[in-house]
Amino acid sequence: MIARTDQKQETRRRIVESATRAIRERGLETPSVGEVMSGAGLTVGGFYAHFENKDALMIEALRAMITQRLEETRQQMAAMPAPERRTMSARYYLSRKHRDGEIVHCPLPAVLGELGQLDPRYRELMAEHLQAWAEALRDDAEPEGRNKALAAISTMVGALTIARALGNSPFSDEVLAAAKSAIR
Amino acid sequence: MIARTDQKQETRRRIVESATRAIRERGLETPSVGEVMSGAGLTVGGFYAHFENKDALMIEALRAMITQRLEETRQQMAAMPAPERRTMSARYYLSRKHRDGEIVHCPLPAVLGELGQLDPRYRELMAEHLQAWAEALRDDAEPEGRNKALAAISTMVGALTIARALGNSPFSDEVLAAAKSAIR
DNA sequence: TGTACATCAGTGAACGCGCGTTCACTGATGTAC
DNA sequence: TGTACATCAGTGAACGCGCGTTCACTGATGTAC
Repeated sequence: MIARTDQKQETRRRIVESATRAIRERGLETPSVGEVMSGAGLTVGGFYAHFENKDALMIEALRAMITQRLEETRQQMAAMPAPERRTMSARYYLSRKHRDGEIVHCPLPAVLGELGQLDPRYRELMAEHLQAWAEALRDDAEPEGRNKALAAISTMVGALTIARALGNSPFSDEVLAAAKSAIR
Repeated sequence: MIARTDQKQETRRRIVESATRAIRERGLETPSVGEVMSGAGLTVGGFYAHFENKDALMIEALRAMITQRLEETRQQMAAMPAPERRTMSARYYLSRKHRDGEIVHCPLPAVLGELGQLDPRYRELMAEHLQAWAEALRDDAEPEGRNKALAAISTMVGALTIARALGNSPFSDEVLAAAKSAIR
């Protein structure tokens, strides 16, 4: 009798996972409920047995991505000397693989531009995430450590957003490289 | 007999202007044709006497914004010592007024995230624009001048995108200030 | 153990709505004589 | 100069379509006796 509930939760998990994939590539608004359900191997009608509405799914999926990403970042940061945090993060974040989605990539470039017009809950979630990210990146021993972390995040997000918009091209590579060398 | 043509061109100009306002706030996809026409004081039906379709308007409007912005930037850059170009640009670009749209603001934060899924012409236009912007910002005398210009653009665009997503708040102000102090 | 019934995750058709686009029409302006 | 006609910028209703959401139904699984 637990089996049926387990099955349902596993299905729900697959829907969220499908949503995260869609969000990374196409943002929060563009992916349709039907598209996300297809991506989980289901039909659209069953969606409302799992979520109240589209926003509820998208917020949960965005939160899940952000939480996981932060967890990974924290582990990486803990395993490295504080002064190297920003440069090592940039090497990963501004790689061509990250731009091209060959490794699981950050949803911020696809999502940030839409946030102004959406439910305020997205905005609050994003504020929390950015605060936590800055704290993870920060070198406590360094004066201006927090400001340098926030600036590095701005540069990384800006360069990746531009590079993804330009697609895989020499100029796009150049932007990534220029931003990488500016983060110290 | 020129009068009628003049009138029509003036109307067309108003449609493009309405589109630029919509694009800055809401990107390329979200604003509807009807919304843009309303913004120009017209009804939706007349649209297709001026443009082949929505994409044609949006590309023209984006190109117009970009061209004008570049013209202004070039004039400002010409009137200032080359080594100060990046810092002076950042002071303007990362101001709270620019974030809040109290002065005509850059469309890139609203637009970049969508570009990957749209007509390749948008992408080409954006590549041209970023190249030209980098050249305008560049200090030719400085080694790595182009790389520094591209990095400054990445930081400015990233910080403004984040700050606009966060809305008018202390944390948003902090991101702008941190990015500003990182551009040298 | 076997059978009749209850549950419920997921299906698929339908809904109302807003979109981009089309088109027959209007009415103000310009032209011909 | 005045009148009849032509032009054409803009209107508003209609279209087909995809969207988010609803809901009656199905059929596999679990329970009762």
